[in-house]
Amino acid sequence: MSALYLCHGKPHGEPRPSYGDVMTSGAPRSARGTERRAEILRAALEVIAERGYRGASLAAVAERVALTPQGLLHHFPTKEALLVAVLAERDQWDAVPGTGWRLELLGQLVEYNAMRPGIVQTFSALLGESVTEGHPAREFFTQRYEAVRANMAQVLRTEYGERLPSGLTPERAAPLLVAVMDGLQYQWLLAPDSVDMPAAFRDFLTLLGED
Amino acid sequence: MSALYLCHGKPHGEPRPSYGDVMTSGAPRSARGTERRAEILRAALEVIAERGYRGASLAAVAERVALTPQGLLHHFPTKEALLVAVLAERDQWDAVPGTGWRLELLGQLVEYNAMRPGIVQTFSALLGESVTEGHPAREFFTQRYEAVRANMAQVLRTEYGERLPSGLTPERAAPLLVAVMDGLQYQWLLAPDSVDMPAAFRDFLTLLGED
DNA sequence: CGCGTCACCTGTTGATCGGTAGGTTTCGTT
DNA sequence: AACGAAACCTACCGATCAACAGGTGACGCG
Repeated sequence: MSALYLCHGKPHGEPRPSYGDVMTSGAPRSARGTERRAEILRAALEVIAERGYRGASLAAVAERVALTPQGLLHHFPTKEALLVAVLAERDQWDAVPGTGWRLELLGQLVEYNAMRPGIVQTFSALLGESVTEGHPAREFFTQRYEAVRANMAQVLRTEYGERLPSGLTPERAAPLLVAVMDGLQYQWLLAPDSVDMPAAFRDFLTLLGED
Repeated sequence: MSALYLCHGKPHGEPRPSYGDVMTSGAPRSARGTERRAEILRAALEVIAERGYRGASLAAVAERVALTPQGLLHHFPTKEALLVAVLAERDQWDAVPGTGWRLELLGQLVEYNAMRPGIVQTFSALLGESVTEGHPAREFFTQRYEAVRANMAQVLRTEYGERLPSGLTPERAAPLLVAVMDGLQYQWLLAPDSVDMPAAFRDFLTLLGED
């Protein structure tokens, strides 16, 4: 999924079988190593936002943490492993809005995202790339969207019950909800001054709220 | 804009000041040359769909039309010129649904797109890339979205008049309409069997039609 | 028939890519 | 103090990248 579903570092309920289970390296890390790893991941997030995954070179990421590309490869054996680690980290942070979520929180989430263009840009760029052949993030996004749609349907159900405007079921409205969040991001990233992303999203929510 | 707004070769009303005005080359083309150019553009479209713009090498495009990379550069002086030409070609085809459009046509357009995953994938991949720094397609998409939002607002106005559900104005609903089209494309590309793009889009239209 | 232009080639260049091999330094532990 | 592992380096590799230079053959047009 895109940055939208990334939450404010909110703890997630239960341990999930996640993309992060693919360990990046057998190398045990210690003390400062773990710290360095985190720095690298943050740098990678930035570079991917600026150039995409394919356009992000190991050298560019390494430079940002004052390392040689080879020093970087000590922490992450391959470029793909680095991407996987970036995705896995977010996998822990976010919550793929769980069963307990309410729509109001989604609105706040969009507002939060509007203050963090970097993260939004990273995941929007990755989402776009992921539809190409053999992209390492494709499986990640596919699985994630499946989960997000299901959870969104659940959120809609607990919020509005079984019946929505136009006789829509929560399951049929969920893809629309997700699509609006993602689509608005692209418009907002391209023209932040022309598109009020949070306001537009709330417009959509009220549209769903009518009965 | 994304593939959604590409129409069935429908002629557009008036000549527009378009992205295509950036001529790709001063080289005059003749007879077979023009034909070859078209083949190259088609091949480029395919390769971009598969690998994105950054991932698409001149060699890959050239190979698909039985050419050397240098032979390709004879027709398009740089890689960026090739991309511009691809975008410009679509700029002619599509219609950025003009004032005369009706919502019903939009539904058919989505159905049409659902039968052409290649084109949808090309423009979805490009849209994703375009949010990164210095991407050659960024200006194209920015301008296009501005125009599409304006036209969509007009379409909504002629269809539903001034007042939509929840007191939305056409101008406020337009970004949502565009967002739904784009967002649904990504979900559909990632999981064609799980997401019925045309049906979902029609769901959204009926949502707007309620009063 | 001849000449010019277009189409396309070979050859090459310099940059950059991700990644390997193997060494050296730093540091925590005992 | 000694040892081992982790952190990080230099050196290097083959592949691939977009693009330049310069040449050749074919074809259209006068």
